[in-house]
Amino acid sequence: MRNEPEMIIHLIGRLREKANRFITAELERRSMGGLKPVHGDVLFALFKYGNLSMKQIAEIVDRKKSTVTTLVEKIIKAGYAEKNIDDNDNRFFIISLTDKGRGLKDDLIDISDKMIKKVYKDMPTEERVQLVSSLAKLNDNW
Amino acid sequence: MRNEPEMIIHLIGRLREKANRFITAELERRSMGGLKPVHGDVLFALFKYGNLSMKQIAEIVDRKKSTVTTLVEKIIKAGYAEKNIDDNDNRFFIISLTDKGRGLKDDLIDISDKMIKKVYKDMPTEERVQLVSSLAKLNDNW
DNA sequence: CTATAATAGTCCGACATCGGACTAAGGGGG
DNA sequence: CCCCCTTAGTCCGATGTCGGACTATTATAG
Repeated sequence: MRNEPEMIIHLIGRLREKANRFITAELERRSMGGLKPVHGDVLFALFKYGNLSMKQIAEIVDRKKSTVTTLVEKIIKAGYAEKNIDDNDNRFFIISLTDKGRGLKDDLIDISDKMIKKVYKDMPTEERVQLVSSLAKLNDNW
Repeated sequence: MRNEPEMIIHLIGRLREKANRFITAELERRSMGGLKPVHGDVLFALFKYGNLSMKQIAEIVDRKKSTVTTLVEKIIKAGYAEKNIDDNDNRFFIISLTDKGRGLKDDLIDISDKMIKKVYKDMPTEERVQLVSSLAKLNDNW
């Protein structure tokens, strides 16, 4: 019963939940309390791509525009980012990291590394690769 | 980049999101609007195990007690279940399906089947089994 | 048997999330 | 150059979710 293919949605839900709780706890531990995994995703996106518009952030973290409004508001209030109007096109906002925001990078990378260790534990590399490859296929097929 | 083991959390998050949207849409289509996947989980649990206490439901669907209070309230308001005090131990409530609730069973099974077809598409059976087995392992290791 | 601990559940405040309505700005055709 | 469509973003109400405080009931220890 446990390993039947029908269980996949259930398993994915549980894993995602555990990952979420783990990351939330780590953020708490590093006095970034108040921030949730999704805020980490936004910061990660800013590390990776530099300045971004609200819409771009929404696409990258896969949330609705209205959600991103709240999210970015919180990140700004915490002093990790700032928001400026694009001079060329006044419909856009440009979100960018502050120095304080850039200072989080090492912590976030560390959390991510710990997370990976935690989730895979002693699973051999080939199995990891196979697993991710299968998951990627499911995502593409949709 | 896409298939590196580090992507697993990201992939799982996306899959879960897509599954959620699919199920929500199916519930809507069958005029069970207002109900969300998690309500389906509760109903499934009741089909499978019969009567359950609030706490048992919380464990099965992996939500906090306070969340289950709201969830069950909604299901009862929709007429799918009812709530009675356990005569032996007055701390417990016994949640049970109504006739209307039992009538949902075929629909929910149908949605589940469709979901499985949708998520796996043409993935060969061996790969499905391997995938689920690996996911189950990750869940256990946690 | 009474005081304390454990257990089931609710209530409350906070917040992430969504959909949809709305505003503001830009682009294109006549 | 003006009207209309598109696009970026916000606002609002609803709701799922959580943690923690609280109540009520039952179990247990002395």
